[in-house]
Amino acid sequence: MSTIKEVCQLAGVSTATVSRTLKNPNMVNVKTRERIFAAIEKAGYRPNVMASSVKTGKSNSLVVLVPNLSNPFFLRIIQGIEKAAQENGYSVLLGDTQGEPHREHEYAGMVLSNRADGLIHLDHSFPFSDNDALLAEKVPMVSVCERIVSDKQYPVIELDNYSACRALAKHLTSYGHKRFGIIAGQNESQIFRDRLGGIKSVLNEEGIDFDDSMVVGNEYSYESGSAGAKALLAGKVRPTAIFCFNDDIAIGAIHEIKKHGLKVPDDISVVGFDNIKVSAYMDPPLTTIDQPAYEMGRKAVEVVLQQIRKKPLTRNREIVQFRIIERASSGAVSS
Amino acid sequence: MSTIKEVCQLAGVSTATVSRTLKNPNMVNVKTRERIFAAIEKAGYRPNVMASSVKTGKSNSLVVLVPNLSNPFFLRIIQGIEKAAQENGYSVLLGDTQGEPHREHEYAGMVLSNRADGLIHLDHSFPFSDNDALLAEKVPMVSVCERIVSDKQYPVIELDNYSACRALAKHLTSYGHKRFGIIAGQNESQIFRDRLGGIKSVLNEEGIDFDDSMVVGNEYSYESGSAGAKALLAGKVRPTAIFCFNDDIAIGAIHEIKKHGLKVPDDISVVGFDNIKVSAYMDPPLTTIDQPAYEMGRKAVEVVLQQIRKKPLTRNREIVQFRIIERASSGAVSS
DNA sequence: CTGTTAGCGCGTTCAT
DNA sequence: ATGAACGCGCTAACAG
Repeated sequence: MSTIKEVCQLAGVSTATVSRTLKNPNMVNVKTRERIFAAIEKAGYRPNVMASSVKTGKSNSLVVLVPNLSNPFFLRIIQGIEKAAQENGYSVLLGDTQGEPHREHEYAGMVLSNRADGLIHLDHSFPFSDNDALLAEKVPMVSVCERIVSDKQYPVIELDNYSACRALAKHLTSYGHKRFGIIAGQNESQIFRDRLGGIKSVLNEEGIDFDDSMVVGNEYSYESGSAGAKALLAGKVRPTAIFCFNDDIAIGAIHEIKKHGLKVPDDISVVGFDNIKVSAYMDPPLTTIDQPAYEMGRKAVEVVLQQIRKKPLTRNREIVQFRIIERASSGAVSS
Repeated sequence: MSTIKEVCQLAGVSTATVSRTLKNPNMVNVKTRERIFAAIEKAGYRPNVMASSVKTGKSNSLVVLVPNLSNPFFLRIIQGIEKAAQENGYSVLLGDTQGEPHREHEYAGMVLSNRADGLIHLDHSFPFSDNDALLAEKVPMVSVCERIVSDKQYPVIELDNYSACRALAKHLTSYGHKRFGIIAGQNESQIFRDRLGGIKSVLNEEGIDFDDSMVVGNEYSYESGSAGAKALLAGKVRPTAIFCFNDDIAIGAIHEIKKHGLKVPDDISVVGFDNIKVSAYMDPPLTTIDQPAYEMGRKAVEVVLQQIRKKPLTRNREIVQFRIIERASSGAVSS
């Protein structure tokens, strides 16, 4: 509430000196510096960041767009983002898009209106509108988890979903499974295509038939997992193993399978994806793919900041390492 | 990137008129208004919010301070906050304090430096430092879930934790339980005192002894739930029912209890708190207290905005309704 | 090392 | 109904 001028008065210096004291303390005489700090203290002065932003053109904040705040996996990413941002003097603006394009549009606009300097997308599931595509040309941004397929290549931090699903599929075929079901979260995204492709490639190698009617689900949620399992159990051929495209889905699926009086993994093996924390506490604990969510968040910040600072991007696509976590929700197929 | 001046040029008007067109469209002639909108479109003009903030002194954003982003309950609150904020033209700055006072301090400073207009605390667990107490005098703020006991009374949105725990305790005593354990999340907070008080009041009425050595745990986490259960099971008298002060703790506790070869609820009943979504999908599903997290978030925004807008607060303490959710993790004591 | 000056982009009186 | 002019609080030249 007190301004830089009051500090000037108290210290008997000009605004420039006060400003310098705050930004490059070593550019100013120790003696006066002390005096200024004292004055700042006394006045209870806090620089008005808005005012400085007008000058510098930097807001020192980043928007993060997330389609679904209830997903613990995204949250872990956000923790990484928040931490890295804070370490770099940036604050993070939360944009819960709920998957609605118009909310996404609004939040993206924050960068244009100077409220934020950059944009981090989590799992962007729909293509940009023409308007936004133009926007994306000049706005520092990065996408986490989902590469956006379009003319311009946005930088992206992601997993090798194809390989991860191959690992999962090999794990299951090695247990003797031959009849599979899949509960997906979206069926339009690149993630979906990569993962499905990975699974199919293994089944192909093993000479196992797979019918696309065994792919169900269109939302990353417990409910969708539950509904998906129900649908799969109602089919003519019951799968002995189900791929769930995230852990929430797997949790819902297992819940449903148990309701049908079946046992996991004895009757049906279930595998998830993401390795959210609770998956280790489920009964049975979930076999899943670990994604280094926290690190992905940190990397995302690194990449946007690089763009903001006009440093050349070393690479446009960063692949992070997955680990397959074998727990008790998957096992040998019962004979 | 284009400024208001370019719009002026294109439309052949002054900056004042453009500014007015954006804020009070009806103050300006329909004809010129159209021309200006066209110019805005053409120039791709977006007002610089920083610049306007300098003038108005309002940033149109709120900071939310959260001690632990991994807690789904907090997330649900944040969803409510985000939505309400957005509806009111505010954006939300995320402050993950990790329970560290200095990070809290930093984020609180955002209000002083005009980066935010108000502050929402989630489950503030430590008292303000003297510096911050002074701060709190003049900053619009509200606390959710935890009332801060200090000289000044901050507005707070909270549950009647005392009554909620009475309901839980009555539920369990009605099942015949007499030996209880408690796994708490903190033991210094007002929440802790309220909840413990509620439980004890019921036990007292029922003539049941309760030893404080049966209170364990100091963190709202799976691990702490697991460790707490372990400790309780190792005691001389094994409890037949355990109160967990949130659902994460309960999940950890049940996991541990099962590892010991015991059954929930046959051997031990477990109740949680918060009713996070996954609790319905656990095996067994959790008996718990539902807190209307989303609504709490919305109310919090209402309250801060009221302060920001200098409207008198109707009341300083808002109590929201809880519901006891009886599921399968609690049952009759085995004889 | 420090002060003077000139804006940053916008909102807001005053006039007209 | 519109324009000219000033200033919000601060930073960044440029002098000295």
